[in-house]
Parts: sequence; C-alpha cells; structure tokens
Amino acid sequence: MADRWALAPAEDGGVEIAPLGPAGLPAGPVLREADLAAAVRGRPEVTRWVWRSTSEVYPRLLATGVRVERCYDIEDAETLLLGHEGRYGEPRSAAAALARLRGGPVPPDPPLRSAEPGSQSSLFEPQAVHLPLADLAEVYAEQQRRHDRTAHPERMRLLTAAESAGMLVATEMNRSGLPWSADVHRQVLHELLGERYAGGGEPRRLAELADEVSAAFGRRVRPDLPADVIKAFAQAGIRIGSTRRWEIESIDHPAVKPLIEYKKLYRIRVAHGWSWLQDWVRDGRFRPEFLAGGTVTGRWVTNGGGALQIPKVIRRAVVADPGWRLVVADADQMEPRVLAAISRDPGLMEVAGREGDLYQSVSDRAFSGDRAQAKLAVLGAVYGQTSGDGLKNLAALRRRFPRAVAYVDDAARAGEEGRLVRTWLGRTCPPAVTADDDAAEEAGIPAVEDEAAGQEWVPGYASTNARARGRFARNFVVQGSAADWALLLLAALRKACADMAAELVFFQHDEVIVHCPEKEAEAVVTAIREAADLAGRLTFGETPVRFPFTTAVVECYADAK
DNA sequence: CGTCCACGCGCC
DNA sequence: AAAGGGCGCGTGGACG
Repeated sequence: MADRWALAPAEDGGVEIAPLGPAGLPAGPVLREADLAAAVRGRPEVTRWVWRSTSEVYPRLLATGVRVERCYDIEDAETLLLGHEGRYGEPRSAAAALARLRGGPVPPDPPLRSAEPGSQSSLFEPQAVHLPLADLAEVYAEQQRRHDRTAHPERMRLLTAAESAGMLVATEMNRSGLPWSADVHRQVLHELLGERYAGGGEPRRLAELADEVSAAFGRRVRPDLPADVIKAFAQAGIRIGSTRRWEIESIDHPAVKPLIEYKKLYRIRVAHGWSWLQDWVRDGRFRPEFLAGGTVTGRWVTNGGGALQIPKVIRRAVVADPGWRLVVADADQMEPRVLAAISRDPGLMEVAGREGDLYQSVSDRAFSGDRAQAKLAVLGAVYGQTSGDGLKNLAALRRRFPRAVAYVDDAARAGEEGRLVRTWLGRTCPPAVTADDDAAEEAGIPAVEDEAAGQEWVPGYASTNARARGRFARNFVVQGSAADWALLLLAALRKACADMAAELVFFQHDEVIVHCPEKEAEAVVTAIREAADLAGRLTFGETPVRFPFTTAVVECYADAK
C-alpha cells in the first residue's frame, strides 16, 4: 500500500513524512519538508494519511484549503484498542502507547481544556507531546497487530477507520459552520420573550409570567429558584419532590400554567438567547466544536454552544445562503433497525427490511394496533424500562421478537456482572469499576460495589447500582452500534459530496444536514440514500435490514419537520 | 475570588 | 404513559 503515508509535524513548524509498507513501518527514507500543507497538497496520490492526532494536523490543512481523502488517527485508535482490550482509562496518547510498547514509564495524558466561545481550539493542549515519525510508525505498526488480535479484526479495522473519517468530517464541519441568521434569531426571541428592558432586567414576557406566578401564590415567588417554588407549593398545601415539569404538570393550581410557560421561555433565554447569539454566531455561521467519538457509546458531542440541543423553535434561525438549500436527512427509527441488524432476530429483521413505519409494523404483529405502545415497548426494551405500560408490552415484544429482546437482556446481564460488552464493530463499554475510579465516574459509568463481586446473577435482584450498570450496557450495544453505522454513513456521504460544492454542516446522532447549491439538492438526496445503504452493508454485513431516511430540501431548518 | 455540584431541561 | 439510556450547559448556592 504505497498510497498510505505517515505524517508527523515537527517542533520547528516543518513536517516529517514517509510512505508506509505493508507492516505499517516506513517503506522508504523519512523526508523532511518545511511546509505541512505543501507536503500534503503535493502528494494527491496518497489516499490515507497516518498521523498522531487529527485535531493537531487537519485544522491547519483546512486553513490552507487542503482536504485529505482518508486518515488514520493513532490516538483515537489507541483509545478504541485500549477499550477493546479491557484497559479503559490507561493513557491514550501516542507517547504513552510507545512507552507501553518499549516497556518504559507511561506518561499521563495532557489535561483537557474547555473551549472559549467562538474559539477554534482543540480538545487537547497544543503542547501535546510530539513524536518523531519513526516512533509514530512503530506505534502504528503495533496497532495493526493489535487489530489482528481482536475477535473480529476486519470489524475493528472498520471501526478505527470510521472513527478517523468521523474526525475529518467533524473538523470540516467545525470550519464550515452552520448557516445562521442572527436577524431571524432575534426576531424569534422577540416574539417569544418580548422586549428586553434596559439595565439587564428580564424581558417583558418573562417578567409578566413571574408576576402571574407570584399572584397565583399570593406572595413574591422567584420561578427560577426551585427551592422557592417548592416552598410556595408547600405553603399552598401541595408537597412536591422537585420542580421538574412532569411533576408540576399534573398539579391543580393556578400557578402551574404560568410557571411551566416561564420555565420554557426562561430556558430559551438562558440557553439560546441574546448572549448566546453574541457568543456563538459570527458572519452568518454558528460554529460549535464537534468532537467525533466524544462519548463512550461513540456518539459525538459538541464543545460549547449546545449545538446538539438546539430547541425546535430556534431552528427557524438556521437558514441557507441565497440560492442554496439545506438538505435535512433524518434516519427513520434508527435504533430498532440497528437492534434488528445486530440481534439477527428473524421477525424484527423482516419488519426492519421494509421502509415503512417500523413501529406500526411491530404494533401490527405484537399488539394488534397501537403504534404508540409499540414504540414505547421497543424503546423500553432498549433503555431498560422498569415500570409502566412499556413493561407490560415488553412481554408481547419478547414473544414476537425473542432474539432481539434476548440480545439486550444479555447485554444488561453482562453489565450487571461487570463484564465487557461491545458494539457490532467492537467499540467496547467500560467494565465495572470501583467507586473511586475518577475516569469512569467522569464518563458517567455507574460504579460497582465491592460486595457485588462473585455473586450469582439473579434477575431482578441486582443492587440499584448494578441495575444502573445493566441499563447502561443494555443501551450501549444499541446506541453504540447505531453510532458505528452513523460514522460509516457520514464517511460515505462525505465521499459522495467531495466533488460537489455541497458541505456537511450538521450532524446529530441520526440526522445530518448538507448545505448545497439548489441545483445539487437532488443529487445530495440521492447520495444520502446510497450512503445509508452502503453504511448498512459495510457495518452489519449481509442483512435484510434497511436504513431509510426522511429527507427534506428546505431553505429553513424549521421547515424540515 | 474561584471551583464544584445539584438541578432542570434542551436534543437524540 | 411514565420518568429507563446518552449528552451539554446555565444557574445558584455551598465551600474553600
């Protein structure tokens, strides 16, 4: 594979490059060049660049207009390989990997840094340890051998390749940004919240609602302070455990209606209000920092700006450039389709082999009619629901789709027992950890108690914490395998758009937005459909399961739903 | 002054 | 219909 080259930026601003041989080691002399972008631009025949960290290299390339076809991110692969090997939490830098390889002292990872609003900073400190190309290649070659030692080497290779592709997409999206009309945004805020008073007071509508809440209680109440609201309800003879909306909603009291309205609008103001606009929108673009593989399940996260939680009403501000369109594509019932593909349940595969409404089909087969109940039951099975109607219908689900339910039940049991579970491609859920494991705690992994070790698993008799781990693992295999598939989809779509003006500008778990000239829109719609099919085949192999998308060609994001 | 945490809620 | 999985983030209050 002479088209695979390694690349290592040097301290002095130059770069080392070398072609790699079949084993992953340099197949020729290491070349030194003064200019990173020129070195890459001058070698269009290279189809995969192997480097330490995409966030170190790729923003610099994009800044000079250089895109690459593929890459291999060594530190990202290290994270996935460590996880697969059950060594989650060990330092994942290339320097640490080299130290493990040579038996030296393993350096801890550099500390994380959060982004400033509007900055283009990467997650890791810029002074992260550089490795000479020869060392980097040594780590890479060993990683190739570690792929071979996994249960499904071809899947693991696909996973690390897909994650690297995701990092290219994320970096490109960080650069392009999401088209955003500040004028429309301000107009929406004005319609919802009313005028802003000078001097930093609440906008008119919020002030009015706060007054209505106070009037209903007969005393001054700050609706944004949960403790104050709980006290006010208590004085009115109503005891509540929290001020969460679902708990407040059912209460019969005149303060409830304005209170809920206040909370909704307050949320908009603090999370996506005028100061958000000031901080995050520049030159007609919202530029959050997308981080591919930011979670253990493989879902992406964004750093700053709350890009994955844009309220529906605010989406009116996402507006295509003049003459351009947004192609908004949403995968239909992604999670049950993924469950069908990974469990190979015959009944569910048959249902998921059609493009129609999957929940209606499940309902027709299992519950004679009610689509909403079918959806609840399926999601309940995936999330590990413990009570309610979903549980009642779970029994029917189990009868009709036994292998599918058994698949997530097995994952839940493994999680409760502290064993590893993996996605279809081999992304691995962290094992049970002790309560003082900071890295796992940070990642939200429920801790295991000491006394749980060695106990036999009995359904329904696990400790609260063990059950939480079970639900985590149960969800992990589906959500994570869905993330695997979504990465392959993004990679295929990116490739299809490479020769167009079209740009991927947004990605949210099962939804992608492409910004393109109006005349390219139909080609993009086709590309999405083809990418979905290709991703399904690549990820899960031969499967009857289909992955249809709902696509809309719009000028405004809000018009897509 | 800063850091940390619970809360609550937006999205999937 | 019920409160189960994954996140980010602004706020207020506790604490140092």
